[in-house]
Amino acid sequence: MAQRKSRSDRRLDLIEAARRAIIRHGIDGVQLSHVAEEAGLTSGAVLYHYPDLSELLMEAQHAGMERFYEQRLRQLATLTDPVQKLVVTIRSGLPTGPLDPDVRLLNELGGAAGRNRVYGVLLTSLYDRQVSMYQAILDTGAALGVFRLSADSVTIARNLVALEDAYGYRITARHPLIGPDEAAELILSYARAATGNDLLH
Amino acid sequence: MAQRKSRSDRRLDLIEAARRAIIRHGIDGVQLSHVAEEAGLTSGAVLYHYPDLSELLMEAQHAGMERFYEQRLRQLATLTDPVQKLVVTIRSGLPTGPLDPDVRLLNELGGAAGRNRVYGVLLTSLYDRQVSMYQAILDTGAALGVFRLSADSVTIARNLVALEDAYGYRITARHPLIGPDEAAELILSYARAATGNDLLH
DNA sequence: CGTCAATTTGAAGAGGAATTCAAAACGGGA
DNA sequence: TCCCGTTTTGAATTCCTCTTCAAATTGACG
Repeated sequence: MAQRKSRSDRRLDLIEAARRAIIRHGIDGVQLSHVAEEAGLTSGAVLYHYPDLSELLMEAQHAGMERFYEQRLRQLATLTDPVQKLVVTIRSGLPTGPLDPDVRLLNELGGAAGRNRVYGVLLTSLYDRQVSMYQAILDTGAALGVFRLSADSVTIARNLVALEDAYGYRITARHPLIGPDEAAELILSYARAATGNDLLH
Repeated sequence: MAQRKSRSDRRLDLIEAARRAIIRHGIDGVQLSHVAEEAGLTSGAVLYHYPDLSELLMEAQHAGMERFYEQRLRQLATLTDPVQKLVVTIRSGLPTGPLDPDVRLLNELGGAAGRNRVYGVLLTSLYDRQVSMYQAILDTGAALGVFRLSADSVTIARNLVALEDAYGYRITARHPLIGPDEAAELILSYARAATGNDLLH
């Protein structure tokens, strides 16, 4: 029998297992047995903790999003120079490669968000928070005279997040010419034009 | 009994039915009965024409992509002024609203492209063709002296398509502040900076 | 060490979806 | 009009997943 665990520990395990299962089978393709297998349990045990699979999937998506966002914030917190902040943040929004689990998970939401209101709200809130994050960087950079913004900071921030999102999709789809480095360079090209800063790093 | 049709007619019907079913249930959630219902047939009839559902789904995705792309090219062909071309093309890459079926269908591929090589290739090829389309507009505009490009035309073109893609997701996810008009304006903001042209329309 | 509640298993059964196929329905062409 | 090959149906079967639940296992705690 699988190792026995406390309620809360097991729930965390299951959320992780669900994340992996979603990545493997798609948000609409996951089934109970997939999650159970990833967790090393039987379907019955999964059901014991989450009588409703869709609820577990939501929690998994939610947890994945939060983790992704908080990781970005954490990296940001280590820096003070707006130029460095901008460059590092652009990087941290891109997958490390086609298999990057965090981005793969988020990408699963794209289609579902059009069908499922809850997923739509989740994804929208992540987008908005990322926009705010960039906006803060841009505004402080402008205040310090390092950036000379070519438009509203909201506009630029929205576009930066949009570019990250889109290149995340391209990279996970294995575009033969666009990997993490190339995507970063493409986004930086925009960031340079938008901030009037060379963004040397 | 449902109206009898020739092999090729029925196959076209089924491709349309599959498109609708995918939009409704997700690429990993569609089942035979959904397609049959959309087509007004029984599951057996669907199976008679497509013994393998996944093949039908592929054809449906492929057809949807081609239709989307050709529609854009057709709109482009009616224009000569690079400025107009650019503005109209940006518009034609965005959904008309959260329910736009063409974009909804494409969005379904985002997640699946990470798991399924065929879908990855399909999506990548669409992206590349759209990039070429923009590149042609940018290059002719530059040759005519209308545009003063701030970077490689490839770079700008890639970013423009990326922005379209991303805002397509935002709109279908029902972002409360970003609809077709706002998205167009955001992309235009970049396009203006990248072309040095006001792009008045 | 023994008890007890919580956790996990595994088997049984209920529900659905895919698949198969014989029979029916249809329409184009003779 | 009738025939014949094609298309469609619908029922039977198989396969698979979810759900339920009694029994087994476990670890915490006295």
